[in-house]
Amino acid sequence: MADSSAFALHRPELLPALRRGEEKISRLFDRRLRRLAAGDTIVREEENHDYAYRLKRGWAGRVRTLPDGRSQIILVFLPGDLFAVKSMFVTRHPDVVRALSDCEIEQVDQRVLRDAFEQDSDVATRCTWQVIEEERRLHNSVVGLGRGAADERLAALFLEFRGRLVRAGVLDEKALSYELPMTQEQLGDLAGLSTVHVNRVLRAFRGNGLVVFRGRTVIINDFEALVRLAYPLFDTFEQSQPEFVAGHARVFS
Amino acid sequence: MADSSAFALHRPELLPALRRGEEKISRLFDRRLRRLAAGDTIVREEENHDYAYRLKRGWAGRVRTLPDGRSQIILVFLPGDLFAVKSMFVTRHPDVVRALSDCEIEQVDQRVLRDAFEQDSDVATRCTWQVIEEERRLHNSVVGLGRGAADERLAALFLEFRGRLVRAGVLDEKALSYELPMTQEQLGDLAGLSTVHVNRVLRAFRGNGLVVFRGRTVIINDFEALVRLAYPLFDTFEQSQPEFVAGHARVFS
DNA sequence: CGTTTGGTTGATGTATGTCAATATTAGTGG
DNA sequence: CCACTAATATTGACATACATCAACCAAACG
Repeated sequence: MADSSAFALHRPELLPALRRGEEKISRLFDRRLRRLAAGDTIVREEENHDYAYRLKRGWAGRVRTLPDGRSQIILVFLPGDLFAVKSMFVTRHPDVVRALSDCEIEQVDQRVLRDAFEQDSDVATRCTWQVIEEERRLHNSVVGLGRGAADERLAALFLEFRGRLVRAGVLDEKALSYELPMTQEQLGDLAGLSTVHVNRVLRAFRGNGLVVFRGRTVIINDFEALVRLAYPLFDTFEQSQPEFVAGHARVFS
Repeated sequence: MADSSAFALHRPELLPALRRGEEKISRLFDRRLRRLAAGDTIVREEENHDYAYRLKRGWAGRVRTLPDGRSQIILVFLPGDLFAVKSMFVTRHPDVVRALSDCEIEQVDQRVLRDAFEQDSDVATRCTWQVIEEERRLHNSVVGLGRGAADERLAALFLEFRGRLVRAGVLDEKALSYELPMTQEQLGDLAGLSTVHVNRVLRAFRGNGLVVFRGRTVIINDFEALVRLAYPLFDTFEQSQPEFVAGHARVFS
């Protein structure tokens, strides 16, 4: 997951620096792996943000809960992702990082990482790359949430996850099925939808033979059609397969 | 705009490095200011992303247009903001940066900035800070678009702009009125709403004596009530005034 | 095995979108 | 400075995607 494919689709001249940075950062992490159960909180709101993390195994997400109970998953982290790099710059956040599945993480003291960032431009490059990568995904989220329809957003999510898992080296290039350790409620919190509506869209997906999501497993039955549906929200960068077809097809009539 | 207040609310120990970084970056920019008229495109989709920019005067925004015409403003840039820092890492984007008002920008060749980033950790810090700052704002957008109601989103926007202008040194700390050089359509593209609905919410704001937005001028009549309305989407970091009241009040009944 | 958690479905409500017409303002060329 | 035009704002009538409420089911789980 530290190999080139993870850094794909960015300025190729950065590859060596990114690889060196990854390598160097690896040595900074605390020995011990922290093991977390699904639902555990990794970084709290109240506490000072003193560590950065790397996800070794499993899924995690940055979640904000509004005072009246509404909740939004802002970002999902997959294996290989560095997260809370921001702790080098900001002490407190209005949101929480939570384990979506059982997972393993390693952590670095923010000050240690910061020293390395200052003294070694490879480390700085690797860290900044991660933030920029997140930002790119956030751009896509904003567009999806702001202008996408429910089915488009969910279709785009299924494709995004697949693409990222492939690039993280967790999934085979050709795989059309993968584990997505989230409930429909969490999917709703990510896509800005109610649980009920997520359920209905998924039913439609099932009926149309697009995707089946059942028991945490995604099975993409009609890749092309899924891509066509997600098309407006489609970010080529996010995908591993550029075999991409034009034309439209909405799920609800 | 390069002073401490612009870098406020982050790790205070970074302040010296940030200031030095700002200073050093300033020397890298091309002599000539580019002057742009409202609506002009600063960075295209098709072209290679070879420069980073700093906004000296005016407003700009990152805009994505979907193949079927839907359009979303992803980020708004205000004076002092560095933008397209990503050009150091990514060559192409699916979106465009466009001048929202007449504005003046300076530019640096991406390679020049990148060399400085590698050789001087202050520059790296300043660049990464900017990206992280953007990311923080994107988190707020995602929450707002995913879970906020139309009136809450617009209220939060009016407050966000005010806070940022104050920190950018463009606006007085106490000011309750400012120029917002966007049409209602653009506000809709930013808040994920139709023009018509933006108009209706603004009418309600006017009726309730909350805010008046007319002829590109925002006049905040009832600051406290506006804050109360935006409360759920409220990011303390974004605000200059922490005199913040709890309790709710929706605009539509 | 009861209890919890997550999923499924129907009935109904509502926030917001779409369409269409008109008013207003700003911009432009003569 | 005026007349014309295009852009923006405003409003009403109507449509709809999605939320909410409520019930029930199925699987997981201690």
